[in-house]
Amino acid sequence: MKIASWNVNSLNVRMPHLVQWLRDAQPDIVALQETKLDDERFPDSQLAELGYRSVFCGQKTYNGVAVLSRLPFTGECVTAIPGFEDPQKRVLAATVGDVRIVDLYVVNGEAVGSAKFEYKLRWFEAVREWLRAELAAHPNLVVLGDFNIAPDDRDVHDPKRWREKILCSTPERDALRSLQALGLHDSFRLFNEDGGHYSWWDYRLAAFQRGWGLRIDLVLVSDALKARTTAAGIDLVPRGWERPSDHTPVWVQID
DNA sequence: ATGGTGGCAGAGCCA
Repeated sequence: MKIASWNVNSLNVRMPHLVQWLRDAQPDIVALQETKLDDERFPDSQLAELGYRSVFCGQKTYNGVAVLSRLPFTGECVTAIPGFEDPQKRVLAATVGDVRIVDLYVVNGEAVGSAKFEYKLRWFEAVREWLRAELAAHPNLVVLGDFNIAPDDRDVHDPKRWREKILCSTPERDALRSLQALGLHDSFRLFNEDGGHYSWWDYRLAAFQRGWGLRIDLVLVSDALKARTTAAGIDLVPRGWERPSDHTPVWVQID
């Protein structure tokens, strides 16, 4: 089973890219972030024609998440962090077969020390406590999405320039480590220990062409799924297409 | 030190 994550930065704009990529990459499950669409406008019938069922939790202009699957969804769908008041649509949990999928669009945080940064850390802590319960109920857990955190300096094109900046700061990395301590493994690092592999490049300054990226899109797998994970990677091709998202898809193969 | 690009919406916010 191939499971992928992609921040599309507006599904309205990126629907042709998504359709092309579904054909090319043949994922079984895809988690999307930044759909920026009200639920009434989600293109579920068009995706159904391509063989994908969808669940979604959106809002216009900002945020919005969705999960697409070739196999039927089963069990409960969750569209908010339990007990955490938040008007922003950033989380979606769904079950496919024996695998629980949690799609996250983590708060960006703007700048270290800002009000949005504090919100990011509070939000992330609430997610961790939610996932503690999800993991207890669903040992086969995949937590994937736009984490807006580069796990360590190997995931940053220029660590000096990004030192203690947003997406790379110690409090953010500590929060991610605390989440992973529940028993969630960065699937990419099961197969590749090198630096220089990125999933996001700023639109400004031709960052993609210059290789100025960060690896902030992650697929975390639980202990039980780690044993079944056979490959993981980053698909750079869609980032090179005309009018791309600033993120490119990341994926994992689970047997 | 700042700005640069893109999406949404129709000016500024968010990333």
